[in-house]
Amino acid sequence: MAVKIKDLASDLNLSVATISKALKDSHEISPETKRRVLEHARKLNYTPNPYASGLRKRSSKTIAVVLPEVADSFFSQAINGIEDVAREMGYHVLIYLTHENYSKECEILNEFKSGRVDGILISVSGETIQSNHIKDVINAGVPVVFFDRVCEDVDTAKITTNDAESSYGATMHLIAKGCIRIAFLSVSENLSINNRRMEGFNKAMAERDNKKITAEIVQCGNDGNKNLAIVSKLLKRKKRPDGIIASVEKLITPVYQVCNIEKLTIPSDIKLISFTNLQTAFILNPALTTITQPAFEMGKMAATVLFKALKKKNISLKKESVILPSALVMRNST
Amino acid sequence: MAVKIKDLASDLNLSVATISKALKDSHEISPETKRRVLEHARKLNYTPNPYASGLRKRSSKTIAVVLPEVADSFFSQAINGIEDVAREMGYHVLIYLTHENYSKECEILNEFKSGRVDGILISVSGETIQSNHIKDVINAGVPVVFFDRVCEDVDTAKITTNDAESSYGATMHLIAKGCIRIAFLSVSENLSINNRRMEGFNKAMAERDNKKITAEIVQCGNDGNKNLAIVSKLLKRKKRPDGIIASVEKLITPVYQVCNIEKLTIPSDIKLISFTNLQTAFILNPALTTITQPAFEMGKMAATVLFKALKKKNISLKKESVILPSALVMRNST
DNA sequence: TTTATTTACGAAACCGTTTTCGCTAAACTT
DNA sequence: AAGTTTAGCGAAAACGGTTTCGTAAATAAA
Repeated sequence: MAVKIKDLASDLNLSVATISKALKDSHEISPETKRRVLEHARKLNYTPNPYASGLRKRSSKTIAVVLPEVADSFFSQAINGIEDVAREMGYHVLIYLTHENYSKECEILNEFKSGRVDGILISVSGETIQSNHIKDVINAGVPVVFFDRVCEDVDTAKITTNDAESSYGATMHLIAKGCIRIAFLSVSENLSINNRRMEGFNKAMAERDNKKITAEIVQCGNDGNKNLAIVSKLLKRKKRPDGIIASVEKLITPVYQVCNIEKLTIPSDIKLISFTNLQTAFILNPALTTITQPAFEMGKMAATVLFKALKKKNISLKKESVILPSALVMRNST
Repeated sequence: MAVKIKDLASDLNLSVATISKALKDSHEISPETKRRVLEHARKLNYTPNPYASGLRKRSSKTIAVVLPEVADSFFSQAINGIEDVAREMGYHVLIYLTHENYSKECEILNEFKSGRVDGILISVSGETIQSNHIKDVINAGVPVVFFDRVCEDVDTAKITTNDAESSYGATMHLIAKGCIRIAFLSVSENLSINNRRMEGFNKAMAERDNKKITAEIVQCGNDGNKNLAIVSKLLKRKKRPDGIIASVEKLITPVYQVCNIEKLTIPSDIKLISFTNLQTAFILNPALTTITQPAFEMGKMAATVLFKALKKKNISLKKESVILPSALVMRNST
C-alpha cells in the first residue's frame, strides 16, 4: 500500500534509478528533475522501505541497546541520552533487557551477527563473567561500546564513571563524619562497577589513620526480599555498622526500611550514602547523600562514540574510552 | 561475512529453496534433510538476515514503543512489561521518545507507514490535541494500541487505568481526612489522563456534603522550575490549600520541596496524595500516599493486545480496550 | 498395468532499493 | 571536422531471503 519508488517513477515517466538518485541528491540528476521528484515524493508522502534499503546497503540505521533492566533510574536516564543522539543522527534504537541473565544476554547478542543492527551499546548483566559472546559479535564486524558495566577484557570503547575514586571519596566522607564501623553493601561480585567501587572503599580503609575503624563488605544480590533480610540481620547485630555505603540504588530502600522498623535514626545512629541517580533523593527521610553518576551524559557519550565508529570505519574503539566523573552530593543522611 | 542460506545450500548440495523450507520446518522437506540442514545451520551459527526476510515477507517482527519520556517510573515499568511479552513472542522493540513534543511525534509516526514496524504502542505527548498522524498510520495498515495516555477519538485498543475513579477515591480520602481546601495539581490540559483525573476530582467535589469544602485546579506544566514557582506561590498564600492531589509524579518533588522551605509539615499542615509509581514513595518524608498505576501490567497488556491483532488480522482492536485498576495506597502523607 | 496422487526437491520470480554500467546527445577540444 | 568529455538518464544486477510453481520419482488407486 505504501508508495514506493516505482510509483513515483511511473507517475513522472522516469526510471526507478533516476528517482533513487534524485532522492539522494546525486550529481547525475539535473536540478529540474530533482525538483520534480522531490516535490512529487513529498506530495505522496513517500518514505523509503527500510528493509529494502537495509538489505541493499547492508546497513540498518539502527543500533541496539542492551541493558540489565530499565527499572533503575540510571538506565532510564541513560536511555534518554542515547535516544537523543541516535535521533539526531537519524538512527533507530532497539532495546533489549537481559534481566541480569547471562544466557539471555548471549541469545540477544547472537542475533546481532546477522546485521540487524549497525552497532551495539551494552551494559552487561550481573551474571556475565565471560565475554565470548561479545567478542564474537565484534569479530562479526559489529562495533560495541560498553557503558557503565563493562567487560574489562574486551578491547573496545568503555564509557564509565570514576567508580573507584567516588567510592574512595564516599568512604572518606563517612570517616570524616566519624563513622567507626563501615559496611559496604555489595552486589553481584563479577560486576565491573561493583569491583571498582569496592576497590575505592578498600583503598580508603587501607589508608585510614584511625585503626579502630573497621570495614565490612556485605554481599547482597538481586532479590529484594533477600536483600531486606540481609540488611535486617546486619542492623540487628549488637555491633551494627554506623556507616553504610550502598553500591547500587536498589539497596537504599531496604536500609531505610529497616532503619524505620528498628527505630534507628539516620544520620545519628547510622550514616548512609549511596550510588544512585534517584531524582527523589533529596526528599527522602532524611535527604540522601548520593554519589550521582552522569547517567544522561554517559548514554550520550556512549552513543556518540559508537556513531563516530560507524562514520569512520576502522577507528580504534579501544582508544575512545571515556571516564566521566560522578558527583558526591552531600545531604542529611551523613 | 555472516553465513547465509546460499552457503548452507552449497555446503549441503541443496538448493536455497530447500534450505529455507527446511529451516521453517516445511512439510515439503523430508525429515532426514531437515535434520541435516538444522544441524549444519547450527554448526555454522546461521542467523537469517532480518532485512531480507523482512523485505520479502513484509513483516518485520518489530514493534515500536512511542513514549513521551522514560524518566518517569511509570514508563520504565511499562517498558519492562512490554519487553517481556515482546521477547516471548520473538519480537523486537524499537523505542522512541517524543519529549512531550507533538511535531516530533508526527515525524516518528510518519516513518512507520513504510513498514518499519508491524505494530505500535503509544502513549501520546502532552501536546497532542489532534490525532490525524495516528489515524494515518492506522489507515496505512499498522495496528496501534494506546496505553495510559490515549486519543479518545481514535478507534483502536486503549489500555488505561481507572483514572477518574481513582481520583474520585483520592479526593474522598482527603475529604475524609478533614481537608477543607483541596488543590488539584493539573498538567497539560489536553492529556486524556489529566482530564479523567480532573473529572474524578470534580465529581467528588460536586458530591461533597460539607459545602465549606472548596476545590481548586492549579495548572502546572512540564518545566520543573516553573512548577516549583507555581507550587511555591500556591503554598505561600494566606489561604493555602490543606490538601493536595498531584496528578502526575513530577509534581511531587516541588510540593515536598516547598513544604520543606516553608516549614509546612505533612500531613498536619497539608495532606498530599499523588498519582505515581515511585518505588521510593514509602521512604519519603513522610511516606507518600499514592495512587499506584499497574504500570508493568499495562505494558504487558498493551503488548499482548497488539500481538493478538498481529496474529489474527482483521481483529477489531476497538473492542480490545482494557481498563486495569489502580490502587490507593495510604501512607503517612494523608 | 495404467493412471492418479503424493513426496521431495529445484528454478525462478519477487520484495523495494541501491548501484554499476551503458548509452545518447550535447558540449568541448584541438 | 573529427575526436573527446560531460551531462542526464535507464537497464539490469545485486542484496538475502521467501514463495510459487514445476517436475521427477515414488507410491497409491484403478
